Amino acid sequence: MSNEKNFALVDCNNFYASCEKIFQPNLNDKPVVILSNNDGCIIARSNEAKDLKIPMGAPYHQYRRMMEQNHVKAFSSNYTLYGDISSRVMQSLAMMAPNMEVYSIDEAFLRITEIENGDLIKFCADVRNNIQRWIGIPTSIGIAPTKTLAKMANTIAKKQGRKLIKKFSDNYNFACAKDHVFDLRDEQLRKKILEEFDLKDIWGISQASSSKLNRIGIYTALDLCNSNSRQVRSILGVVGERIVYELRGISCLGLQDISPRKSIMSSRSFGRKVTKKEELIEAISSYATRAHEKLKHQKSIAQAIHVYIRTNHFSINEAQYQNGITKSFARATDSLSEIIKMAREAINDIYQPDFNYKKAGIILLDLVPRNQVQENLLILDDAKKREKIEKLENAMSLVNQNLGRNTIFYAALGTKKNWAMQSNNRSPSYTTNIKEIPYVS
DNA sequence: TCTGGGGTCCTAGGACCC
DNA sequence: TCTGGGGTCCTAGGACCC
Repeated sequence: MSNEKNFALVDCNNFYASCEKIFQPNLNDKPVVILSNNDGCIIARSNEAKDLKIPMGAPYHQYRRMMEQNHVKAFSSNYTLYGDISSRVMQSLAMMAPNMEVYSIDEAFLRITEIENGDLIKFCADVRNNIQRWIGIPTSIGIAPTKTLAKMANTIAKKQGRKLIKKFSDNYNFACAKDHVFDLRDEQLRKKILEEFDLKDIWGISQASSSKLNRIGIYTALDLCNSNSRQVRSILGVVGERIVYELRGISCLGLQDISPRKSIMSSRSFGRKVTKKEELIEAISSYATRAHEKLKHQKSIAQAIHVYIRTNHFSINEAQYQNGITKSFARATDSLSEIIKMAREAINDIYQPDFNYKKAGIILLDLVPRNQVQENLLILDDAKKREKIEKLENAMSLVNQNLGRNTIFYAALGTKKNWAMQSNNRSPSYTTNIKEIPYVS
């Protein structure tokens, strides 16, 4: 057995669709899609929906009729549900492989050795079975010596890669594959896989970068692996150079510590066009409240905000305008009233009348842990006033935690919310008791 | 009628300093 | 007529990801 460290990438299959199916088992073999906010785009598809050739990211309205004819069930996105299922999956993974990194809502890298975990393919098959049995979410797992190769192994482990698995595992005397688990540790096998693997399907290589590489005669993952890394660096920068090494099996990307976010964003498209400044201020105050919630949750304070507004760039016949502004706080803050006040000023700065606005957003920037900030930054001239506000806002979040989001809120948010987005097909929050408000997620 | 939202990292270039 | 050069820090924007 080898003591060599390897990566396993665990990826939940069709995650959002799989979450909805847990609670509606009658949909198990049925096509299901999940829609973006405003029920605008298709952002997740079950295998059956993929078989119907419904593309990722497609506008819902273009496929609506086709989907009705094929009895495709469409859900509005329900991030409260997906977030909760995700944390259950991650906690279960952490029990089985403590050395892990949560990479996204539906993916995690595990660091594993044969010494600790025995036969790695069997270990991963067990992980997969457990997640399926405990939570009801199907996963695929790729094993390799680097993150980039583990991503690749994972791509193959998914259903779409079945052809590749068959092709190589059939006439290759190597036990590299079990159901939805694929092992890319063997170098000989790797060469064959890399030869077949498209550049743009490599983690970190977009279509644009892929085209640039084509121009210097690099077409497959194997070409890139064998290329001159300095030359790749001159085209794609250090990021590209790292990928070359990772493809060769030399690990450049380690597990990332779980660190608090460095920025927090909240933005939405409006359910209808918005022209009045007051409505924009209402909307941005509401988004600020949401962003602030996340800020408090990770116990950080923000040093600056960025606020932007824009018209609908798909409406080619309408006058277009977009603008954004970054504003710094005199001192870092986690006070909602200060954030809302600054956001309101930002809208005042960039608002232009006579445009139909479609979207607005706020980003809290340069976040630092609250406890790392020196006392004198928090307690200054108006310490009393700040303390009062803090008490008030702590009371507000307590009320909202217990009685549901937005039970109590600053008047700046408004109560009419004409701008609120549409969300007509949302499933209930089966696993959490947060009162659902359609425009926040 | 209807086209998502939330992140990270890297780089180039400007400002400033000695 | 000559008009440095190197270093650091910061920021906006690009690229990429899920």
